[in-house]
Amino acid sequence: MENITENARSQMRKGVLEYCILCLLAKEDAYASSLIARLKEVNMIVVEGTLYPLLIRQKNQGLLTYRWEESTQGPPRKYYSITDKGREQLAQMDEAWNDIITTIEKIKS
Amino acid sequence: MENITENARSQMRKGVLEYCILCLLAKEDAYASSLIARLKEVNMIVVEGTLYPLLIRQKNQGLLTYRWEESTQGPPRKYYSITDKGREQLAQMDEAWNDIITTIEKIKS
DNA sequence: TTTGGTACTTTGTGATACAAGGTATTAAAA
DNA sequence: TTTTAATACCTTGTATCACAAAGTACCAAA
Repeated sequence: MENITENARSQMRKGVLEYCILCLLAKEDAYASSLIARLKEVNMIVVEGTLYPLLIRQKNQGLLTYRWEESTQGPPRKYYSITDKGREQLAQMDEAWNDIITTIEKIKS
Repeated sequence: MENITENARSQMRKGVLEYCILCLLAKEDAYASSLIARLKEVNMIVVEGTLYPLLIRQKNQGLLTYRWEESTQGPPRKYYSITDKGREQLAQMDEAWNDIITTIEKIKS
């Protein structure tokens, strides 16, 4: 019941966020905090409480795996890697994303 | 727990759908069934149970108004129009949408 | 008066972003 | 030794939303 625009932005992020994670992990392994930092850089604001359950979901779906790695500064980090199944899913999401962009273009034309 | 891609597509539509409705109504007034037909044309599959509550929400937010119009075939139709406030919201959603596209492009590059 | 088409509405469910809080590890400061 | 600060991971409760599946109402033709 507050800023409806902010809510709209939040809703638009829904689903796209999952796509972003797969995109990022397709390029290199990463741990949660570094993913958050990367997403902040590109103005995709995400909080921990959103990202951690998302990573767990994707891992449970077999899209990701992880390994623990020591850090020189602070506690160990959980590095996530994309799996073959994750890359397949990413390819399908690429298609879905392009479809949506096309749809919006059609609607606006 | 079935087709995760279909679920992902559905999640991607979330929020974007609200945007689509404003885009369509910015061009011309329409009633629910015609909006559904239009969205099906552009492969944005939407069912009644999704669209009707959405229209009611947007009307309650002051983004839309409606009027009843007789039909030559069948029951009267509820024609929706976008309001000034709706056009403001649409402008902000244009911006949000372009931001997200830019974000994905950055992430994929 | 029944049937079929059109149109609008409601209810229940599952999925998900977010806010707010918590736990655990490490190293440096008090 | 104890405290503090930084880093990193995790959980719980809430609100929102798309969807499936139902229902209600109007109208015209058979």
